[in-house]
Amino acid sequence: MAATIKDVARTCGVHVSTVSRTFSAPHLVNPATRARVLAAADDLGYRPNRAARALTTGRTFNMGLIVADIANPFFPPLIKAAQAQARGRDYHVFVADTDEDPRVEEELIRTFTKQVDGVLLCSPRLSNRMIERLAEDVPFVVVNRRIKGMPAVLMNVAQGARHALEHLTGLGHRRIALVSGPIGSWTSNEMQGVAAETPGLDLVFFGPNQPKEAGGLAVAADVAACGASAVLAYNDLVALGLIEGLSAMEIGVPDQISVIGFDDILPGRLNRPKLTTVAMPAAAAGRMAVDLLLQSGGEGATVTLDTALIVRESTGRAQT
Amino acid sequence: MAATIKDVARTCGVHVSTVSRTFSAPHLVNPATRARVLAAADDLGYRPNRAARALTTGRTFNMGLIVADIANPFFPPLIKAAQAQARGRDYHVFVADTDEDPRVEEELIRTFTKQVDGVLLCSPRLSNRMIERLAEDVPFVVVNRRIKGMPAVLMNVAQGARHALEHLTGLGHRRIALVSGPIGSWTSNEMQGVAAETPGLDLVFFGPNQPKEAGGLAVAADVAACGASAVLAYNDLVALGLIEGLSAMEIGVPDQISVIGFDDILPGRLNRPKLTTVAMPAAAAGRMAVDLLLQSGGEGATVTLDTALIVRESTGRAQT
DNA sequence: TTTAGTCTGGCAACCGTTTGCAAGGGAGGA
DNA sequence: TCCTCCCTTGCAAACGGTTGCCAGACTAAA
Repeated sequence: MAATIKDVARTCGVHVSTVSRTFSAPHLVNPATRARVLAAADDLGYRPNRAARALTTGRTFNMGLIVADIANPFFPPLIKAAQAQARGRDYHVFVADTDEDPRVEEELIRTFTKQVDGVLLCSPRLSNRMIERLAEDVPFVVVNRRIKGMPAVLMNVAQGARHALEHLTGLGHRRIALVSGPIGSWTSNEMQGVAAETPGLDLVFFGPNQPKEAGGLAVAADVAACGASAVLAYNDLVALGLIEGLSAMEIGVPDQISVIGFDDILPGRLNRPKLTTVAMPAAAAGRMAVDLLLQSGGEGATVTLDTALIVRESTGRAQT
Repeated sequence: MAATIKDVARTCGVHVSTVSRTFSAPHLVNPATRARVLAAADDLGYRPNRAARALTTGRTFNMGLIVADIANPFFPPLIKAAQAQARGRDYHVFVADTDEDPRVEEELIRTFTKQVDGVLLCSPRLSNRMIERLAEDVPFVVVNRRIKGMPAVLMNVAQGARHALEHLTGLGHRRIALVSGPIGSWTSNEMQGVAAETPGLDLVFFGPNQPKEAGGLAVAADVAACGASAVLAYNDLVALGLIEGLSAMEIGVPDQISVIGFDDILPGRLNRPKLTTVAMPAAAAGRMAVDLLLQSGGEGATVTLDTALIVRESTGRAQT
């Protein structure tokens, strides 16, 4: 059994409160005593039990981070950045994956409650209502979703979408397919909003779709059939799946159809053709989210991060 | 403030122990009383505080899962499988990333101690000695490492390496470069061991290397210069980096050099040329690790999972 | 009616820490 | 020499639960 505070106290003939203070308020204990306690603690391999400590202090120095799909390469940079940032603040980040299932997401949040000081919700699949309810039990910071009065870090998807569309129209495309993501995704809505209000476009919508390759693969045939000469895909994974499906049908990208994704993930760079995409500031978002959570006496601060269009090889001039 | 067990007790005029039993030993409380308690609890939105519960019971129903690099596509399937398996056992998995830093790894384990019932250590970077010491405080299951008396799930890297080498020799390769991973990596050792005892090979070793693209990119020049006609790389990421570096030097894969990786990650399949690789049973490993942890009254059970060579496009006949 | 056994629920100790309060001792000022 | 004040430490309650033990109320058997 691991040594407890009592063992240390007994070993050096001192009260537990003194041991406690040695760790959490060293200035309140005599240097000589402190040294003895430290020695004994080290000797016994004592480590304060963080769970027990949390019980009285109400702080765990942990935070939870929930993503829909860890396998999506978009998330790891965000996660790593969040972890690094938290580490610098003496916090630890525990990650969990919901497998795109809102029920699992709720379950996980409930589990996190009281074991962490707050939760970073990345691209949640839960309804706003539900999130608001759960927020009564544990502080949230939401990434890629706007919820009234809740701290959020947003990525400027609208801006990115606008640039992407300009790029496409500049290449002569008019009939453009929009391949969206899961139902209720904020990102999807932003994209569609921008596209809808851009004049002179002939839009075709496809969705909802799974936000991974399978989703892109599944709509490839429909996209090919709809006569669009360019596609704006929900994310890079979908774009990649789409390209794969297209090339299986002997449809060349970008020769016959141009494709743009969102995120700028590694496989997109490795792919042939290299994917044109709207880069999302994932790492910065991870860092910001941590900071927002830590400051979040400050209620519903909202931070919006810029995106950038990266033109590579999957877009080209429209066939005439 | 969230409702506590006391609030529920007070609300329905019953002792806290009765409320407690309503949840943790329902058969000990009268159905009528139970119903009242449940109603009150539901009404107040009461959820037992898992941390507090753990304090007395010693069980958290959480487990930790530590990986060196979440951004390595090898891990997500393992993580997801572990989470799914755990969920089926009423457990939750918290993931953390060490950023390949042994000190962070130790720190994370210490943080997990007492907040989880056990930790899954995937491809740890810590020394065996250290792991054994830490194991006094929290149960471990180690993935891809063999430590005396500690439950482990291993992947049959030796078998995979053997098949890979046979494939290569069958194509006429004799001078083969071994690009290993980080220092002390069990997988690297296995690979090297097998290669060393295979007769008729002319081996060149490169290592240690970072276990990601950067690592492969960095040795590309040396590999090219060493005159090997084929390469066995630590993992797919390294292999991909290597191929990238090689093609930057106008060296064709597989025309001039054949490359084999390990893991079978998605980007390898998307790459041109598609990567020949030794597929690792990541998902099965995740499931097994969870099961081992849960059973681990059973001490140091070791499970070994099979691997399989998948021949794609990055290997070819040796130039004559 | 007495006796033994079964249900049910209260009591209180405990898990490992923190923290407000108070007491004892020593130092410095008057 | 006496009074303050500060420093150090102990005491005990609290955090939110769980659980062994005990007692009262019934039930059923004798």
